[in-house]
Amino acid sequence: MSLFADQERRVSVLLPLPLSGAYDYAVPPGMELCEGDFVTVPLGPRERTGVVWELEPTNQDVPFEKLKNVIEKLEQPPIPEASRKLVDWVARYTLQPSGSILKMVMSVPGALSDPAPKPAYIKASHQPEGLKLTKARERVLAFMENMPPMAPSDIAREAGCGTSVLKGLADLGALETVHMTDPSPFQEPDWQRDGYELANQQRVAADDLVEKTAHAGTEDGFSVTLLDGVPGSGKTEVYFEAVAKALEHGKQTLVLLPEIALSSQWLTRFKKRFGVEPAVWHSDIGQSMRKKTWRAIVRGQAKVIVGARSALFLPYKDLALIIVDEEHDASFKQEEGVIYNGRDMAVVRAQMGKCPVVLASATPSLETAVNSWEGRYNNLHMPSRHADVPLPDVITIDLRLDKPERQKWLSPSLIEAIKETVARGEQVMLYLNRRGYAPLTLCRSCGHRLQCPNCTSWLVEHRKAQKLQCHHCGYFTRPPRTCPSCESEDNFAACGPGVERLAEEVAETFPDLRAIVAASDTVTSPTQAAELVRKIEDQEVDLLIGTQMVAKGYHFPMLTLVGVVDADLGLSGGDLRASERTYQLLYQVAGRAGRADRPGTVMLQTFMPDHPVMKALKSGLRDRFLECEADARKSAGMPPFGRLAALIVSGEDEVLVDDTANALGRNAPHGQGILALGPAPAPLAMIRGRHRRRLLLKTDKKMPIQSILKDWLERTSVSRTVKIQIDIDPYSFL
DNA sequence: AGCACGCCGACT
DNA sequence: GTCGGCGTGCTC
Repeated sequence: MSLFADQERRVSVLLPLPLSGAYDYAVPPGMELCEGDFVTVPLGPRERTGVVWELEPTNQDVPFEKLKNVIEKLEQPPIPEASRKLVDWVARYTLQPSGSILKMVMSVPGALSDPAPKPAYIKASHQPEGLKLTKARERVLAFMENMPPMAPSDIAREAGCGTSVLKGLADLGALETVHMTDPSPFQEPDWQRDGYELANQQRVAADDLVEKTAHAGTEDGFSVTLLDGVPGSGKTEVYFEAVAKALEHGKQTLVLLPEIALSSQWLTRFKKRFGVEPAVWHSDIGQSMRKKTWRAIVRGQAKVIVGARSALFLPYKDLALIIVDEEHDASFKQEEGVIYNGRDMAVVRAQMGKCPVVLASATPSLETAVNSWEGRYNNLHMPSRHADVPLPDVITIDLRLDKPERQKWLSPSLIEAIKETVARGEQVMLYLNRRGYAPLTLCRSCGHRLQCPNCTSWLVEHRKAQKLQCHHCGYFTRPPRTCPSCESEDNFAACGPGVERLAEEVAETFPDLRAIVAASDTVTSPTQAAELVRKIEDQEVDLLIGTQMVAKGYHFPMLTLVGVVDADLGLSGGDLRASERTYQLLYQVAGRAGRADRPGTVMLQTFMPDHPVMKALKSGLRDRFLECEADARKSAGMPPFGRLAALIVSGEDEVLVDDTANALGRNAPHGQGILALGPAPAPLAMIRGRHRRRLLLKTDKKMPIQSILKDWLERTSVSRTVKIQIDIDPYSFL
C-alpha cells in the first residue's frame, strides 16, 4: 500500500435515519475501525451516531475531498455481522431504507453512551501525613478499614456522617476514588437444574432440537423446525431443553412470544426450569431497563431474551437458537412504520446467524404448514396431550334454531350447559372478541349511526366508563343526549353485544354466579393479569368473560366449559386469512377447556354451522382444513403460492391522496403473471384524520415483486405530504 | 429524521 | 416594510 492510499481511508457509515443508503466518511489518522463499530459523524450541521457499514465501500461515487472525518469511535462492542446482514436483507425485502431498519437495531436512545460510572471510595493504602482527624473522619476511616469499594451514600449512612466529609477525605487523599461499572442485571439461567420428566414423544422432539442447537454457528447450523403439538402436549418443555443446550454452550437464545406483557405464566415456567427470570423485551419496558437490556444483549451477558417481535432486531452477540412460540399468531405482523412479519424475519435472522429456529404452534399458519409439507422445514409432531387428557368436545349451536331471547346473546343450550358446569363446581369461560358494551349506537328516530370524526368506524359504547370510544384512534366522547342528525332526545339504541353487555346478561340470567370480565381495557398491566389468573386458579370466580386477551396461553384446570358467543365474528371482511385466523383463534379458545383430568366442552354459537371452519373444529380434522385452505389459495394464486404486496396511500388531503392513488393505478405494472388492483378505499378509509387508499399487486411466486414495486413507485411522482407504505405479504386484503 | 432555504399572508 | 407559516430538498 502506498502512503497516499494509506492517507485516504474511507468507510461507509449507516445512520439510523431514512436516508437512501450509507454515507462515506474519511477516517482520520490513528483511528482504527472495524465493520459494525459505532461512530459519531457530522451530518449537515449536527452530529449523529451511526455504524461502520463497509470498510472499503464498493460504491465510491462521492469524491474523497467531499468527505468529512469520522469524529470518534464509541467504546461499545460492534454490531455483530448477523445483525448487519439482517438489516440489509430486511431493507431490500421491505423496500425500506436500511437506516430505518438500523434504527430498530439501535432502538434505545442513550444506550450507546456509557452510563456515568458510579464513583465509590476505598481507604487509601497510604494515609496522607498531617491529616486533621475530626470525630466524623475517624468514624469513616475506622469503618473503611478492610472494606471493599463502597458507594458514598452507603458509607455516609454506616459511618453516620454526610457525604461532604467523604469528599473532604477524598480531596486530601485519605480515601481513593474508584469507579465501579454496573454488573449485568441479568443472572445466568441455570441449565443444570433438573428438567421435566419428558414423555416419549417429547423426548424425541427435544433430542432433535438439542442436536440442532449444538451445531449452531457451524456452516450448516441453520435449520427451521415446525414444532407442531396439540395444546397440552408440552411444547414449552421441549424447547426448554434446546434452550438449556444453548446455555451450556454459553450462547444466547431468543424467544419470541405474542403479547408478552400478559404472559406471566410463561415467565413463571421459565423460572421454575432455570431458576431465574430471563431478560424481557417489549414496548412497555421502561427506558432505563431497556438500556441495561440492550447493553447486556450486545455484550452477550443476557443469555435468554424473551420478547415481542421487535426483540428480533436487537444486536445479539452470539445467538444459538430462536424460538417463535405461537408462530401462527397475527401479532407477529408489524402493521405500522416498517411493515414486516416477525416470524418470517426470525427465519431470516436464524439464517444470517447460522442457527436453528423453532416455530411452535398447535395451529400452524398455512405458510408454515406448506413449508413443512414440501420439506423445506423439519417437522416435529406431538399428537397427544401430556397425561392423555382428551381434547375437548366441540359442539356447534345453530343460532337459527337455538335462538337467544330478544336483545340477549346466550342460547338456551349454552345457558343450560353453564348451569350444569357450575353445579359441578367447575368453571366457565365465555369468549367474545368485542370490548365495551355495544359496538354500534344508532338513533331510533332517524337511523343515524354514531361514528368517529377521525376514522371510518363506529363509536363503541363503554357504559361503565360512560364513554363512546373509537377503537382505532382513541377518540372518545360522552354519550350525547340528542341525535346529532335529527335532534331527537334520548332515543338511542345499543346494537349488538360487547363483553360489558354480556356481563349484564350473565348477571341477570345467573344472579348467584361470580363473574369477571377480562378485556384489554379492564386488565391493563401484567400485575392485574397475574391477579386475574390467581383469582381464577383459586376458584374465586365461576365464570370468566373474555376477549382475545384470554384466548392464549393460560391454563385453568377447573375450566371445563368454553362458550364462544359469536363464532362467526371475524369470518366476514376482506381478509385473505379470515378462515384460517378464525380457525386458529377458536381452536386456541377451545384449548382453554378441560385441562388436567377433566374433559372439556366447547360450544360454538354460529349462524353457519356448515362453514368449513366450524366443520373442521367439530371434527378435529385440522390438516384437512389446512389442505382445503391450501387448495383455495393455490387456485387463486394467493400466498404462499403467489406473491402479494399492498401499497397504502395516506394523507390528510383527501384530493391529493386520491390523485396519488389514481396516478399509481394508471401506472400500474402489467404483464404475464402480474396483476395490479385498485385503488380502493383501505379497510378503514380514514384513520386518525388521514385518508387511506390501497392498491394491491399480485405476482407469480417466482417473480421479483420488490423490483416490480420499485419500478412502479419510481414511475410515479408523489407529493411529500402523501405517504406511501409498502406492505409485502399483507394480511388484511381488499 | 432534522434542519435550512424559500416563497406567500397578517402584523409591529 | 418584516415575522412566520410549512412545502421542498439535502445531508457523505
